[in-house]
Amino acid sequence: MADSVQRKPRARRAAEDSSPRSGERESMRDLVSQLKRDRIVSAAVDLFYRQGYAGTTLDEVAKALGMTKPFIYQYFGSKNDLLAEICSRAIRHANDALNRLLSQQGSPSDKLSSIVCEFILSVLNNQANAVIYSREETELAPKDREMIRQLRRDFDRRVVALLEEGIARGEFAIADVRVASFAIASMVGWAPVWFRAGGRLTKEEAADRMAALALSMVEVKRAATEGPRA
Amino acid sequence: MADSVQRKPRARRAAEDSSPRSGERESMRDLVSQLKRDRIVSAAVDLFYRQGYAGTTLDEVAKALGMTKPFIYQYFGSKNDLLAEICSRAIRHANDALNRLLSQQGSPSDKLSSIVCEFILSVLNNQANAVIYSREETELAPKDREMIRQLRRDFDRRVVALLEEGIARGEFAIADVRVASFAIASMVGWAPVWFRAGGRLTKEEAADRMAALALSMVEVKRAATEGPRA
DNA sequence: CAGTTATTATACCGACTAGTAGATTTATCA
DNA sequence: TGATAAATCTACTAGTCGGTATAATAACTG
Repeated sequence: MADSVQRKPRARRAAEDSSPRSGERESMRDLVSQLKRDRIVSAAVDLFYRQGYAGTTLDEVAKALGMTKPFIYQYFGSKNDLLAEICSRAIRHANDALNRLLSQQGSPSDKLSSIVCEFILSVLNNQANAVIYSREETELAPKDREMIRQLRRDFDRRVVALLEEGIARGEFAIADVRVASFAIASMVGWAPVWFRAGGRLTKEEAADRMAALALSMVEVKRAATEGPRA
Repeated sequence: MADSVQRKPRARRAAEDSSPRSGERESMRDLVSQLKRDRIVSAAVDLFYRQGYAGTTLDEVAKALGMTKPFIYQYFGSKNDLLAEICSRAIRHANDALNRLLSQQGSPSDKLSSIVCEFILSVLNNQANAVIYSREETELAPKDREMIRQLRRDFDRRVVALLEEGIARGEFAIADVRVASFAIASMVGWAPVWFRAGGRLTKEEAADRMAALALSMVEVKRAATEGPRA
């Protein structure tokens, strides 16, 4: 139950330093620190993904790096801090994707398509992070847990708004908008369960096809002599 | 690492006993044993669901029952046995649902609709079991893990077969059948994530609407002046 | 009630692991 | 090179938890 004192290397405030050479040194040190943090996180992601958070000891993480446990404690205050860092990276990835596609223009159909596509890609590109996040939610501090809920609500709200816009414009026909948004979220969230790298489809192909399916679920039905062919 | 000796109460083979009264006793004892096993499982499901498998101690499970740890060991050989029992119940539930709907007749559309509906209901009715299963997969013995994979493959194969039949009959129009089957599996598997008991929808309503969405995703598009209204 | 058996509790063991203190090595720089 | 500071390791502690040996108690039988 030790206080979770953030235990980063002393190096801070590189810019404030008077000597230019010393400034370079400081920033170099920061870079090295960051690199080491990244390597620790990356090893932890790999192991947590395969063995679960509780099922992985910090000694294992250290061993995977060819280091020992105190090395990790130099950069993270506790095992839980490490998990929080992993999860917050997962959030950051999702947020990046969201922001990228927010700046897009186009019809509701186009937008929905790219939302689904981008999010599936983001989830697949960070599969381990995403899986760890959802699996280890109970291990997280309440504060961190609230963050992910917020993100999910955000996603749902945006999708709902988009669907309603599509209905207003006559592009979509949906009986229950909220359920439809959950269906779409399902396709995104479940992707890591079935997608296998090196399989029949690339991530991009998988994301595209899923997006097309999402679209066909909500689009107004039009007369068609033949079904769509990808 | 003790051998996982199955440690059930001695009571066995009630039917073979010569005395009728004694036979009743034996069966009564079996019933009591079963009841206690059920209560242990139920308490464990509740705690594993909320705190995770590794995050829950057997002392907590026992306490929730107003009992002590050796009580649990009377009925289960190890903590892992208890988890395996929970997971195999989840499988059994899903299998029941699958069998029930296998005996149904009707068009591919009807069948798909009831498959999705039944499975979502099954998953929602055993939410905790289902969530524990998917979350704690890594904790399971390889044998048990293989079982769930098999079940998922079964589900996918059946859905694929059904979709292909629907295409052959001209009811469905699908660009990529396997991706469509994954999309449908997503809707089933993700349901516990968003569904809240006591919310706007009952389980049955939620399942119905999701099934309708699944259908509209794969059905041949027909001319329509107005979108569907539930 | 006495004897027997099933059931549950007390109290412990051994293994494991998060986290730490202090020794030791490695890098920095006058 | 020698002094100093940073980074890393060795070796440990304290606490937790799965699992068990054994004692106590309740239930049943005659």
